Amino acid sequence: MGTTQLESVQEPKYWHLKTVLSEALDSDFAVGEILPNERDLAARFGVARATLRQALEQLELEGRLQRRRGVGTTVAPPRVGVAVSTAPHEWAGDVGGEAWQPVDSTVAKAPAPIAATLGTDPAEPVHVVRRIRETQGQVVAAELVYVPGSSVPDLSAIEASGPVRARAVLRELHRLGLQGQDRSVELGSARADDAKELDRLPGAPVLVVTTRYLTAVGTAAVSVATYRADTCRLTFGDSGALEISHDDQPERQAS
Amino acid sequence: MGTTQLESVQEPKYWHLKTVLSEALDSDFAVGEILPNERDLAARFGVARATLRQALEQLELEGRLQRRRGVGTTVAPPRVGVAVSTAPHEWAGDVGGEAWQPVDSTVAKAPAPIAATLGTDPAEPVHVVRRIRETQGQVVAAELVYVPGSSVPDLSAIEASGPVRARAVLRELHRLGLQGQDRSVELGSARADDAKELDRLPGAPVLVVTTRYLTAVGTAAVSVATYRADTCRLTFGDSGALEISHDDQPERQAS
DNA sequence: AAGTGGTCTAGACCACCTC
DNA sequence: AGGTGGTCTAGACCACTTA
Repeated sequence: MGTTQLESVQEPKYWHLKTVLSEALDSDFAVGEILPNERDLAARFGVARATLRQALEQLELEGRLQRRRGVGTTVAPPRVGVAVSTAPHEWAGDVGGEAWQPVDSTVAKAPAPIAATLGTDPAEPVHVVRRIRETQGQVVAAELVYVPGSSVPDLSAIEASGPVRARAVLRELHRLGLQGQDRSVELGSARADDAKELDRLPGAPVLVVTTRYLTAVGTAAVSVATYRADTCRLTFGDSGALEISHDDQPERQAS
Repeated sequence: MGTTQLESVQEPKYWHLKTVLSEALDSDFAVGEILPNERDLAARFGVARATLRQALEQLELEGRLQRRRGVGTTVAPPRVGVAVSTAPHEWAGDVGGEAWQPVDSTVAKAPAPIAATLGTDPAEPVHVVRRIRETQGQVVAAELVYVPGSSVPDLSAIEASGPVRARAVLRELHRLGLQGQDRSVELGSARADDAKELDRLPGAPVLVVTTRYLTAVGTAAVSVATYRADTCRLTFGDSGALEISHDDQPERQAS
């Protein structure tokens, strides 16, 4: 009974560190400012570098910090809201600076689960269009669009390659008259190719947006877009973007 | 020169490990099966435990594994698709097993960014309803709904507490006749209270869904829902859920 | 009590960037 | 060349679960 809980349950060091750093970021640092290096910071807080790094990783995951090898750790700007349109996609790209830029197009076998969604034979090649999305000069997403040949029959004649071919595929797809979309969002880690495009290391956390494009007949195409989870906030819905910044909501207060 | 690139650019050990483990999971393990413990696995692959853990963390992040302290590491089932309705919310909860369950309701000051979105004075208390969402017997999300007193004026008389009070607040809100919603999705880490509700450790990766509920007049309420990122795939859109499983799409093939 | 994953340490070396 | 973050090691101890 007389037992006095000094610190209820002691939280892990890295967790406490994260909190301290987070508050320091709010009060003592400006966006873009560089932090002391990891060895100095660890020494200053009296912890091993690995522990300090655990705290930094969390903060980076939450979009508060940006770390670049060989350069340093800087305070990240608030996440950019990226609209994931509910309305039919802008296939042509380039609308108000929120552009999708076709990179190239190949013909290859779709991964099994995607072939299943398309309803095509997994062994049958489909068009694979690669494009990237830029917002405010930053690449925020890389996407692969899988289009079965049956959706774009008029494409056999086309001999172009690269962005030109990519545009052609998307244009044909657009002409089908898409009727709706199914979409899902989940957490993933960047594959090597996407990571390169996004200027991140492989395995970096990404938001994977899978979209199914529907016509009256069925699924016309499937796209898999990977957004940088550290810098992006995906926005949906009727009107403009939300303006709520990162996790500065406090712990819930007791009643 | 005679220099032969043995392995082009050597990928990190943990990355390679992850790939190997991932393939082993596909071929040699069934969902729910328990893996050897970390010390054994590390020894088997000839790496330090920390390195092995780095690979396991990635796989857990991708929803392939589930780890529980004191218990072990098991093969996770495919992520469950959780519908994030585009249609007006089911405030009453309990619809086809996809229920939101009110937990309790308090009156407290909203965090600054939320007060800003609500357009209320940050110093003025608002109703805070806490509820959780279950899917297939699993808690998949914890949510706080912030409702300004001005949105639910008839609530002053209510004396109830706990779930009863929570239900009352939501019922009043529902009666307003909501006109639409703005929604955003971003990556976050679970606060201590949410982590407890979600049966995860603090800091676990979560998908934060922020919703703004609109009436003709303006913003009637704001909710912040945190979904388990390891087990959930958020689905949006016109019809049913997508059926694409986790990251088994291979590296992009060269043209 | 035994076994599991979670935290932490104090080093070492590497890959990358900038000067 | 020197500084940064990224990877890796070989330990130790702790918190939690189960039997």
